[in-house]
Amino acid sequence: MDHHLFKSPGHDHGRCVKTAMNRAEQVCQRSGSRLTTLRRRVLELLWQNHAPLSAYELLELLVRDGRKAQPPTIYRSLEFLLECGLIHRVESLNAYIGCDQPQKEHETGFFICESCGYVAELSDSSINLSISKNAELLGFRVHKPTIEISGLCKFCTEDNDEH
Amino acid sequence: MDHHLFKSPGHDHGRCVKTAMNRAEQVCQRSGSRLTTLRRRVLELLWQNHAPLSAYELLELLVRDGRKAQPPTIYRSLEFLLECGLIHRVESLNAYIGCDQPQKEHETGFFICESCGYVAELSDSSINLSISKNAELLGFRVHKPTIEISGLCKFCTEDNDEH
DNA sequence: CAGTGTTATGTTATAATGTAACAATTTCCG
DNA sequence: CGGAAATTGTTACATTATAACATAACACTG
Ligand SMILES: [Zn+2]
Ligand SMILES: [Zn+2]
Ligand SMILES: [Zn+2]
Ligand SMILES: [Zn+2]
Repeated sequence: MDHHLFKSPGHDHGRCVKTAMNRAEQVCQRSGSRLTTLRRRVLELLWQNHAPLSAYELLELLVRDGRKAQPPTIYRSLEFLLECGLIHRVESLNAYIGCDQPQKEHETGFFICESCGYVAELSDSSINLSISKNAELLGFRVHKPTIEISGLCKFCTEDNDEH
Repeated sequence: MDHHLFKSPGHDHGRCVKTAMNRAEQVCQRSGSRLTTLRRRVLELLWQNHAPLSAYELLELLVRDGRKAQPPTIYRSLEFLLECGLIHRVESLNAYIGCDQPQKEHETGFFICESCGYVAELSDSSINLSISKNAELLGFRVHKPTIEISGLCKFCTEDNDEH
């Protein structure tokens, strides 16, 4: 169960992390928010993992860097990154993951593989349209939709079927 | 902000709780699972509230009953009720709520009012269809969809608009 | 460049949510 | 009744998150 898509031959992960960090710099520059060393590092750790990490896993990684970090340190960084739209929180995992497209406002959903941990972010899909329609029928004003579909990704499904 | 729908004139809440408990008895009888005094009480507390309650809020209510309850007590009851389909867990609130239609298997979604706490359960809607379609495109096998839309319910929206 | 207000981070303590492990009790069934 | 299985009690602990206050870094003015 170690075939994270981002480790697959088709995925240049070094480049993937770099472009994510570049995007982040741009996003912060435009909005005038400060991507400090700490915040940049937290985001980088998330992208290096390219899968959800919990606050305390991130904390552990910061400590390995040699930094004297306590829970508030990491939670504050995560709060900042969330506000900038650079990361998302995965409610059903109490974990955090880098966002694909922080440039544009978007409602997002996740397909989460229970076997390998891979997460596919899906935005502006027909799902959001369905939600809007259902909300309208109820007279409900949507603020933040949380859509997290857990199951098995393509590769893990194939593995299971073979055995 | 105290106009929970279940407190509104149109809603006979006493009856609502009773029918929910009756349904629960039936569901358990058919499946051969045991709705003990404790489990029945937990479910009843959830229905009396008719809105999400956290595990520790329920625990507090059990203690007020005079029961010597510790965390495992409540978590085990919740686990049982979840397995029976009598309640749902609301991931984005770390809370639990009684299920409308425990008779039939269903994938569910919630519209959660941030102002008054009311939760509308929505099942078998077009949302689930959209999810299936998107999943199919990804080759993803859905196990458990989590759909939790937070925002403002009809009544709270109207309140806001008036002021 | 010093002075000053603002923002960010460090530090300590504690709250809120959830489980593991084992003991005592109750229920079920022959 | 008597033993097996399920349920609940009890203690201890793990994980996730925040409050409150101290210090440090930064940004801007004059
Ligand atoms: Zn990558
Ligand atoms: Zn997978
Ligand atoms: Zn009711
Ligand atoms: Zn409302």
